[in-house]
Parts: sequence; structure tokens; C-alpha cells
Amino acid sequence: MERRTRVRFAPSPTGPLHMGGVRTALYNYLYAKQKGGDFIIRIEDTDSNRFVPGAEEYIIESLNWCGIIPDEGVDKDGKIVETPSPRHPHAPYRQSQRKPIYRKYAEQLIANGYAYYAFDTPEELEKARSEAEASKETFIYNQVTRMSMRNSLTLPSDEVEKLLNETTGWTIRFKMPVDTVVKMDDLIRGHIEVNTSTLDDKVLWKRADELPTYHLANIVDDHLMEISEVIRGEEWLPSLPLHYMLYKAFGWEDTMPRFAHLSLLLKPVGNGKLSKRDGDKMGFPVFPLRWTNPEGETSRGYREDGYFPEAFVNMLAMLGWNPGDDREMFTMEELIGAFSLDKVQKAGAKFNPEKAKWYNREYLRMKSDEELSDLLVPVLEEHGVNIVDCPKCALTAGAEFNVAGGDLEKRIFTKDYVQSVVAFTKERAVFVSDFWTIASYLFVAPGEYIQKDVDKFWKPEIVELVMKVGDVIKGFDGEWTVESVGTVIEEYIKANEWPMGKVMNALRLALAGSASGLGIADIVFRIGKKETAARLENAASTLGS
RNA sequence: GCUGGGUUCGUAUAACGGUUAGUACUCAAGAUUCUCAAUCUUGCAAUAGGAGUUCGAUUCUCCUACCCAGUACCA
Repeated sequence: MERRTRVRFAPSPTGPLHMGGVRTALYNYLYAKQKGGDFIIRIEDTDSNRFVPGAEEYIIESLNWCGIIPDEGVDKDGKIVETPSPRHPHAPYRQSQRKPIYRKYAEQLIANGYAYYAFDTPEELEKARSEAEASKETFIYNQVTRMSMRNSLTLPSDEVEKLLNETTGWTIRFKMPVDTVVKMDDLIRGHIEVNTSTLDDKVLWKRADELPTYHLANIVDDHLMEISEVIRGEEWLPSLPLHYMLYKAFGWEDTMPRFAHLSLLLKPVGNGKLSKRDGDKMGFPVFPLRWTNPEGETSRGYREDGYFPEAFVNMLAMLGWNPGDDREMFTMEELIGAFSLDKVQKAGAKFNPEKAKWYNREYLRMKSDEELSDLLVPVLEEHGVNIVDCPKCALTAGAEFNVAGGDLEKRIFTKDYVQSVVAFTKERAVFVSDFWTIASYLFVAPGEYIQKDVDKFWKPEIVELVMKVGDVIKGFDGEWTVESVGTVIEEYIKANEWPMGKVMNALRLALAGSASGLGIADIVFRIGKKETAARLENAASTLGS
């Protein structure tokens, strides 16, 4: 019988979740959902020294924002489950709370001769290392050195007994076999072989915090939680032989999960893995959500930078995986359907911030004008612009309707007005916040004029013409549409054989504060005759005529 | 150093051992427009190097180079 697919994402709460970590979680999630299996969260907090407050909550919130929802390990309130229930049978899902479980298994390994107690102090080990280094060698606690160290293999049994009872300091180490070839299979990399003689006697139980190391806790939990596939970062590949040996030592080979090691996310330029530094330096986030560390330093997040979670997830999915064809746009559902581990790239993928932006733009375009204006409202409000639901509400709010959708002076606009602005500026935006940069002057008169454009276009002879165009607009009494307004302006300029480009750019400068931007007809149509005239007057008086 | 992993345009990637080595992002040029953006068209640009296997190698094998990871009582 085919075994149920159960995969886990097992982060360590030592800080915010890196985007590479999100990708690992995503691939696990996609794999589980495609197979109709379970996606489990387990917190690997066996290093009491590196615990960072808030990191666990951050990780869960990040996954939640991305739409990566665990089946097991996290309850509906977003808390790690601590007591078993039908849905969460393996609780607690925090390794620090599972200590008694691991202890039993560690002792089992010793009883069966797969592990031993080691009494060497950190100082002794440090000394051994520096001595080795002095003679240009590396000290490794392994089959050749372990017989000259202080452990339960070298010390007489009564002394071992005494040390175990009387001192607090001992560790448990795995007794790595000599000259045995470990034959492993990786779902992404294929067959790998390693000789155990190149491996060391890894610590399984730490003296320092009296907790198991990752290696022990990980194998025990994956076994107990009936994990079918382990999909994790490439940094774990070197410890895969140890993990294979542990499964063998426990006699769990039959139910050992299959492994897939994902390549790392690399920095956009140069060599090396993507780090927080790269983000700071090149101006892009490396974390899904904004994070403020205990020292008070803040790191930007994709969410706060204005990325849509769908775009972020889509971009991340395509970094190191491809569907086998040219498709690039995927919803989470589509990813679940298309995902496949054998289409995952073996080599590390350099992250490209440009592509991330491109994805966001594509997703922004797919959103309805209504949804985008709803997202834009808070941005407008931050800039002192008030949005009301309907024309009637606008009137009650004190608007005078000097433009089609509101009151420019009182800065009150209807949602319909916002929507119409969104509709015709949509293709220029990458983020929702861009709408303000692109079209602030459709809500508020420009506060200043770009000097470069003033120098280029605000010439006395042109200003004179611009003011005449203003009079024409003021006197306009036809049907007030973008097209009619545009036609009237352009025909007037052409009829008088004025320099079209120069007049138009000066006009835009006066109305929008910049010579480049939206079409004149679009601007004039929305801000209305009165405001157009007022802005021209203002430009003439502040810039001179 | 040692052990393991990796290497197709600048980037992400495609190509049953047989293609003019494709696509997307970026960039450049042209078209369009009152400007900018958008859009459309075109273009630039890659199999790390060397042997071998084969009628034929991006694809298989070996060597070299380079990159990455691990080498903690961190995960």
C-alpha cells in the first residue's frame, strides 16, 4: 500500500524566516497538497542559546501571508500545538517540549552499541583542535581519535559509571562505523555514495543545554511523525549519511523518508548565498514580512514593500523550478497541480529583484479596478486625501464637486473617481503605492515644479500660448469627455500652428508639476476647467510668465 | 585542506544523444504618442575548458578550472 504523504517544514526560531526558507516551505506544501497529503510544521528549537523571541510567530505569520497553511502543528489561532488532539496527534510540535522522548532513543542507541558517552570538556576539545591546527591538521572526533579521548569506550566501566553519576557534563556521540559505504538516494540529485571513514562522531546529545542536537531530534521526530519525504535545504546534504546511519541504527530503514535537497538561493550579483546584507545594499527585501530584531533594527519585508503574496509566491516557485513548458504565471492551485520535484534545479539560483517586480506588475494588472482602488484608499488617506463611497456621501462630507468625482479643494473624492484613476493608470504601476507617484496631481495640486522641466519648457513665448489654451478650456461648453477635451486642445494648437510638443509639455508642467506623465486630456478632464485655470494661474505667478 | 554538491545568453530556465540551442526578465533600436510610461516589432547575448564514448554530445564518462555547502555540545 502506498504510504500517506506527510512532509514537514521544520524551521529553527533563531530569527525571521528568510525568503529561501519560504521557498523550502512552499515546495514542501506544494508537494504535500499535490499528493493529497499533510503539511506539518515543527519548531526545531533545540538550541536554547539562539532562541529569538517573536521568531516563531513571525514564521507562522509569514507562511500564512503566503497562503502556505499547515495541516498539522499549528492551530487556528496560529499557535504551535502543545497538546495532542485528533488533528494534531504528534503534539507537542516544539522540540524543546519533546525532550523526554529523545532521551529514551539516545539511550537505546547506547544500549545497542551505536553511540557512546563522551566526557571531554569543551576546553579539552578546543585544545585538541588548536594543537591539530598548529601542525596544520584538522582535529576530527572520529574512529581514529575517539580511542584517545575520554569517553565510555576508553574509560573503565566503573569510572564511566562514576562520571555519569557525579558530573553533570557528558555528551552522547554517534559511533560512526569504519570504512562503510553509505549508499543514498536523493529525489533531486540522484544516487550519492559516501564512505563513513570521512565522517565524524557527531554529538547527538548536548551537555550544554541537555537537549538533543538537530540530528537526533530530527530523525526521531520524522520517524514518529511518519514523515514520508524530507524536502530541505542543501546545507543538510553533508549530514545525510549520518541521518541514514541513524535510521539504520534505530532499525527504521523500512519507513525511512525519501530525501530531496534543495539548492540555495544566491545573491543577485557576485557569489554566495543571499543574505540580509544584499537586500540592504541593493534595495530589495530578503524577508517576507518586516522584521524588527530585539536590538531594534528593522529589516524590510515583501509585504510592507507592497508585493502581493501571490506574486511573491509565484516568483519564488519559479526560482529553481519550472513546469517543463513556457508558462510563468501560476496561482497556488496551479502550482499544486504542476509541481514536480524532478523539475527542481540542482544548481543554486541567483535571485533577480527585477523579475520579482515584473511579477508584481503582472499581478497588479490582473486585479480588478475595484480591488485596486480599495487598496489605494489607505495610501490616499495617508496623503490627506479623503475617499467616500458615493456622490451623496461626498456632499454630506462637505464636497462641492468642482470635478467629476469630488472636491479638489477639500480633497474629498468618491470611490468611483479613485476607480477611474486606477483604471487608466494601472498599466504604469508596479505597486499600489505607485498610483500616488503617478497620479497624485489628480487629487492634489502639484506642490512644486521639476526645475529641469521648467528650464526646458517654461519659456515666456510658450507661457503666453499656454495661457491662451487655458482660456479655451475655461470657455469649453461642449460635452466634457476625455476625447472632446483632448480634441479641443489639440485642434486649437494645430489651428494656430503653435509648436504642439512645447505647448503640451509646458501645459503638463503647470498642471502636474512635471513635463512627463499622464496625457493632458486625461488630466484636464479629471481636474476640471476651474482647477485647470487655477493651476495655470499659479504656475504663471510662481514661475513667472 | 578534506568531504560532498554544482556549472546553458547578464539573470531565471527549455531542449527522448540529432533544433538555425527556444522562452521570460533586463538591456538596445524602431513603431506609436504632446511627454513619460505602457504596447507592438526587431535586435544583442549562452552550452566553463580539455580529453573520451558515438555516425552524431548541451545531454553519457573522465580530468582540470571555478562556484557553493559542510567540516560546532548551531540548525
